[in-house]
Amino acid sequence: MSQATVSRAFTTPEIVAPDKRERIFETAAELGYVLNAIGRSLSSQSSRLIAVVVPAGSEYYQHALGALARHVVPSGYQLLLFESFESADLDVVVISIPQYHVDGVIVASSIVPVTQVQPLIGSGLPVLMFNQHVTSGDVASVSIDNEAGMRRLASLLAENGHRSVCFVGGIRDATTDRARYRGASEQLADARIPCRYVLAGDFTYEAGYAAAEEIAAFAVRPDAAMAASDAIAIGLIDGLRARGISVPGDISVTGFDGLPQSAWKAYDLTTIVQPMQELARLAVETLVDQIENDKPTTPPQQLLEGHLQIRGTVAKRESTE
Amino acid sequence: MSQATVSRAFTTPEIVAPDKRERIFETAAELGYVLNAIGRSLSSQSSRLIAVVVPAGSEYYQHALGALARHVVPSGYQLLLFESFESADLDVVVISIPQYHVDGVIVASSIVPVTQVQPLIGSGLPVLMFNQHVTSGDVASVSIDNEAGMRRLASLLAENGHRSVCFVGGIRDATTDRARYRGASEQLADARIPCRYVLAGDFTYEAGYAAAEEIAAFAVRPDAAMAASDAIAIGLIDGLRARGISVPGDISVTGFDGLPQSAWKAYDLTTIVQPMQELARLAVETLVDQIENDKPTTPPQQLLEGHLQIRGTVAKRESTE
DNA sequence: ACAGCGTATGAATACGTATCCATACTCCGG
DNA sequence: CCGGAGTATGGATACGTATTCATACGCTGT
Repeated sequence: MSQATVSRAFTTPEIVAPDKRERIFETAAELGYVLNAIGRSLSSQSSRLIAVVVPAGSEYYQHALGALARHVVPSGYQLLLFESFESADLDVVVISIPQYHVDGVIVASSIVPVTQVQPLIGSGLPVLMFNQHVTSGDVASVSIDNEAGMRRLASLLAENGHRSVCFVGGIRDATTDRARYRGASEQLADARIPCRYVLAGDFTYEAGYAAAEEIAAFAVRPDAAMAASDAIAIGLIDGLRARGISVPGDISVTGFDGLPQSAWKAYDLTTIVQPMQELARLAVETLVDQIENDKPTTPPQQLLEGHLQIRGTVAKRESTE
Repeated sequence: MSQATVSRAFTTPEIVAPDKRERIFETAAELGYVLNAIGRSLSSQSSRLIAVVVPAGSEYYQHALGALARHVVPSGYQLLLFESFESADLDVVVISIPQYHVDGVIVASSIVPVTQVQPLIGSGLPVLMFNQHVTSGDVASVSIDNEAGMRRLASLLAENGHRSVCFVGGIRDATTDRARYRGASEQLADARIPCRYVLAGDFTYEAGYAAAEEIAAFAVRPDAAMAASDAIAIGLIDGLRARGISVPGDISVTGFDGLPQSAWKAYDLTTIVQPMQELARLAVETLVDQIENDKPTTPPQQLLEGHLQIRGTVAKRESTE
């Protein structure tokens, strides 16, 4: 029984004689033999590994990671995890990825500029940006339609008689922040509602909580705040309430992302829910297509619609005219 | 310049002549050459990969994963991610791990019985259970001292004049559930306070929310509820409040884990905070010791103390005697 | 019965690195 | 000036699998 036959028995069982195949499987079971993925990788020049880069400590990206892990396995891949805490160690990650000869990379972040992962793309490695829509040709991306989602939330506010809105951004340079602000401000402008930008400083509860102070101090208090993310929105709600400002009584609040926490009764946040399973499925499908096919058929850059989840943080304002 | 010298230049630079070493690095930089981890693994019989198995969708374990990722890198390892959604695919995971020839495995779960990962342990692979204390000799474990933590919470309730407590468990068979209930019930028994076990059915917000209904229906309402986890506690609080029961006015609530959400102002949960960074550091240290040393010096099974975080969900009850 | 074809199998090689072993070289003391 | 000790380097091999190439075998049709 040659090594070649054993290899064939495991990878392409149909081309080896049934009786021999059976014997191989039996013997393997007895000896506890399994194909060595490292040997396979070296020989086949393909590791069937996908590197996934996620920022540490973010609620949203942890969920995304879970969804990606779920969808990557049926395609026969495994995730090699790289967490980046700040921009500096993202550089380290970018340097260390090539040595693993992964088949593809998923960068989950809206803060990382594409230029920072350019070394990977330049080396011909398939790279997919998750939650960041890119328009340049050589990198794939899967993201929710931030602008459209925000327009729907803005419309909802307009329909409910709001007259003055502020947008609470996370990080000015983040592509999601830009797109969401654009959606909000443009839609509100159409309805002749002013929209002031307030910077929280991060996409976190704490940042949102702190931003409440700034808003509370406004000379003219807005009657709605559109947060750039659910985490900010939740912090904002707590911060406003801590200052005796009622949500949604005094100020309506909207979020974005559809975190599980947005459904918690204490907040009951009106938001846009990202179809996470769909996004992950699409991301994996797109990347795998790029990996396995010379002429990929999946459109490399995709935008999915979110779901407007109306809950209890948007009040109906009486027209005061 | 031989391949052997290049190999040495990267792995043990000190044994190659400085001038030659420089030339190698320069040339490598020009060509974009990096050591191939797959070739290294095959040759050295060590992949410098650690498999980490985490249940999908759990807040707590996502945090643990982040902390583990952070601590594994300085030791020169990388995480290969395996998410398990239910018990069945944990079996699949256990089967697929050996083929990657990882150097060690971290199983993060309090539900997975050690017997289910026995095949891995039996093959001589170092395995560490995270968040599950085991006492049998051949498996390492790092966990918080659930029993001690729960005793401190129970003492706090006793000191504040509570007379009747119920414990809201997640999953009966989970080792954390058992240990936490044991700590609570024993400490309360010492203070002659009855403690009734209520099963939520899972360590989730939804399960906690549902459990509130059961508690609300009690003939004699307890004046405190000790949840088996923060997620349950938060759901419980929302569930109780939704039924017009004040927390902590009518019922005090305690949690366990110290999730970021426990600090959110809407809940302000009194809980035991797990020292996650410490736990992760210790877990990695212990496992790496097992991997690299024939006679490991790190005690294989370790228990860390949690931090009692007193916040606003435990009221002071007047003595009604 | 034999040419010809298709199929199952084995031998050999390549993948990229670590490491053993042998060798050439340097430097020191006598 | 030479022997010996120590060091830097190169050659060769092993790790485990995929795959190419060659071969042997069985079968069909004439």
